[in-house]
Amino acid sequence: MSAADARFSQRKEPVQARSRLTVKAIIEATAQVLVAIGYERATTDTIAARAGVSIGTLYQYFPNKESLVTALIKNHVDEIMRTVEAALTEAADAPLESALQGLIHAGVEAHRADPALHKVLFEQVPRNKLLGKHLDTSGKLQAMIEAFLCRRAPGLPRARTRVVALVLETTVEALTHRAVVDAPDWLRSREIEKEALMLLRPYLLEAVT
Amino acid sequence: MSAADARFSQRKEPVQARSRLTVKAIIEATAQVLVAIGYERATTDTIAARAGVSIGTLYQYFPNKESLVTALIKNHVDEIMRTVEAALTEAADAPLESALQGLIHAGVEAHRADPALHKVLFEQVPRNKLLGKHLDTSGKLQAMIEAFLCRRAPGLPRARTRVVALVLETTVEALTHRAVVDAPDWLRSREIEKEALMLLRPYLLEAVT
Amino acid sequence: MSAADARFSQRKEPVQARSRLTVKAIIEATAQVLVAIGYERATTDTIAARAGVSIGTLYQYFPNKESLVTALIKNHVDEIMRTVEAALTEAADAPLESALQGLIHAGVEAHRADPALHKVLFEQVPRNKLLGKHLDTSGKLQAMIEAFLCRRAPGLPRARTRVVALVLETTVEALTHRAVVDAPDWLRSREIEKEALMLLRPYLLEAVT
Amino acid sequence: MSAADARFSQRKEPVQARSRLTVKAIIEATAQVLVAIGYERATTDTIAARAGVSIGTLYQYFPNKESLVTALIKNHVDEIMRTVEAALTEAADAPLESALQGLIHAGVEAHRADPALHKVLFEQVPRNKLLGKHLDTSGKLQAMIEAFLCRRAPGLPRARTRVVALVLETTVEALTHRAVVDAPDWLRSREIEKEALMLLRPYLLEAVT
DNA sequence: GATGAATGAGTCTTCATTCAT
DNA sequence: TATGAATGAAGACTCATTCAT
Repeated sequence: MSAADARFSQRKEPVQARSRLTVKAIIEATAQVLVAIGYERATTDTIAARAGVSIGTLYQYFPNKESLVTALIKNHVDEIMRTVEAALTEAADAPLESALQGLIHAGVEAHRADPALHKVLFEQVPRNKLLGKHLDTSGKLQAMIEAFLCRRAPGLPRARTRVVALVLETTVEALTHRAVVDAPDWLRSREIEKEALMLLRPYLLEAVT
Repeated sequence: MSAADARFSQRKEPVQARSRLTVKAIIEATAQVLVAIGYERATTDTIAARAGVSIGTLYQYFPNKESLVTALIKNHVDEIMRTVEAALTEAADAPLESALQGLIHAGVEAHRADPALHKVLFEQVPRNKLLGKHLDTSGKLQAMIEAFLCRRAPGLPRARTRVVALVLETTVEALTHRAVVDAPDWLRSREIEKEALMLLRPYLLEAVT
Repeated sequence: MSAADARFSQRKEPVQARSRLTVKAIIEATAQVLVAIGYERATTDTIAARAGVSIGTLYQYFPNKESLVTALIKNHVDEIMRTVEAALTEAADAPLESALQGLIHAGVEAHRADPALHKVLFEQVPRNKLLGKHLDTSGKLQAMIEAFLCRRAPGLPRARTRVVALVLETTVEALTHRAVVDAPDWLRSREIEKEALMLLRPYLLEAVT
Repeated sequence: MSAADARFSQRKEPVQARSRLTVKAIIEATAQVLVAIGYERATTDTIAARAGVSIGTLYQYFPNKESLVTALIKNHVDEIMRTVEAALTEAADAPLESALQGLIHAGVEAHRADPALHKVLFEQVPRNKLLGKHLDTSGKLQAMIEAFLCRRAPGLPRARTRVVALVLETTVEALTHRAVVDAPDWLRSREIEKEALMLLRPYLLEAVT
């Protein structure tokens, strides 16, 4: 871990069980406070209080406010990644169409976990500095999809593959995000998956031809 | 304008030519400062200094920091609206396919105006309170597209029309936005328009059948 | 007029009729604004607006905010003085008891003119600096009463005279002021005058014996 | 304590001994600064500096400037109340005349404690909003005297009792206050008590008959 | 390790006053 | 003279962070 990164990661690795619980409580409290009152109004004091620890204890494990959010984002993003990765792995040898279906399903699932947190994280956390970097699911997801396509459509020029991956990732993410924010019912009912498939299947099939 | 709204609009209508210039300079400075150092680090002092006026002058026309950003957003959003609206009007009687082409083109054009500002506005301005409302281009654009589809595909059930409009709006916006942020060249070259058409044409044609 | 005093008096004597009207309007507006929103929240802008003149014009006649209040106080205090003085003059040769009655009546009358203004002037205007001096009705009234007593009870030692004058002035002022603030009905009905007479007559008669 | 009142009371109960000292120091500093430079010119920065703490510490215990003065006033008013209450309790069964003497003495004593603070508190603190309410000794004292009279002169109609109590309270308060401001020697020598008795004894005796 | 008291740089905002037109 | 745009010193208050106990 580089010195620069140290500013945004945890201050010390908690080795004892109690410490690990404390850290977990603080991250959980961060999530709750963010969801409850938004990023701007969230203060380290509020978070410490919510976690049931003193402000001093909070700073024993996290060097600054940003690191709290970073940790939260990491958890959230990692989970999304795992979900999508699992879907792509499973679809490794399936027909392209059902692979797409799996990808869409994974995207939707990823958002159904904690929509409120997702919303606040992606809408209110400022994308400057490192926070933005950590939030960049898109880039990583795109890369995963690109790799998948490389294997499944080896004939496609690399530049095309990249564009198709970008389109897939962007579209799935946008539709699910929009559903989270503006049409939660649509998300819950999974109608959204049908619609996304209707949109992306023809595109994908034509693209890989 | 209601009393509540007064908190977010201008404080005093500039009547003399001099003051109208001042207001313009302040809004312009707000844009520059936001782009240069981001929403969070932008202070009213910085903005005033950048505009070449005293802090007192700034507050003579804008009741608080938020109102500055609101004014900026209004300008930006209005321009996007005008662009899209013009495209839809022009395509009123054109074949559906070229209407779609027009819509995509308008969406791309809207983002080409001031990509840096667009980025900071949509990524860093917190979506809580009124600021979010003003930023809500999506809702308005979706409504415009929905109205257009109603006329062009009267047979479609209303619920379907709404969904299709949502998908069109979300997709065009997402692709362009993504291009602004991650692939400016793609945006400049207009390759993006071809790709979007490739994605949306089959979907739209099937949907309206 | 000394240089120091110049800071708190009017900037220039208005010689033309129009100017005199303007000055009057400004003082009147000061009174209205003070009564309406209190001393602390009253701003020179508000006062100018209320007077229907620009802030620049206001400063053409009054060098600063304090001078506005000073002028207002002067008017108010002068009127009180005139009222009391008239009462004492009229009672110059009357029996002591009816002189007291006249004094009390004058005191009450003085407060009945504009109770709201009186209240705000005496409760909210800070008594530091010169403003306090101008508000000092007590001292002047006490002196007037003392002079009156000197003539009517020449045998009384001067020190006693002074104390009696102080008690008279203080008591009448306090009762009327209290009535203005806490018991306006009592003031309007003039019951207060009877009560004050009941309190002060025995005292005065015994004192001058 | 209601949420609304929270704005004017302390923010956080000091639990450690250290912080209790801090709070005391801040209140004491408030008194000193008010006496030294007056209410209007007193700033929270000045007060914090005077107390030897940082501005942040001040705001940890007091939510705003007003609450500082409120705390001060509460202390001061409570002490006055206690003094007068003790006097009335002690005089519960004494002859009316010595009860009056006790009341006057208590009134004078109450002002001898910290005349300078009393002066600034009652002359410079604006009587609007809650500050006024807290300053309202008169109402409470009047009620105490009224209750006392009810017991000692049960035959008196209630309306008369109220008026007599008002007159007693107003007069004692006015004379002592006047002494504090304009004639400190008179206050110190206690001559004032004799004079007040001379004024109020005949009135009280006649009133309760 | 935990606590919470203390810190103070940094922001927003007001308003009396000046000055160009 | 009148106007109102412009000024900027000053003040209230916040909150991330440190440190003594």
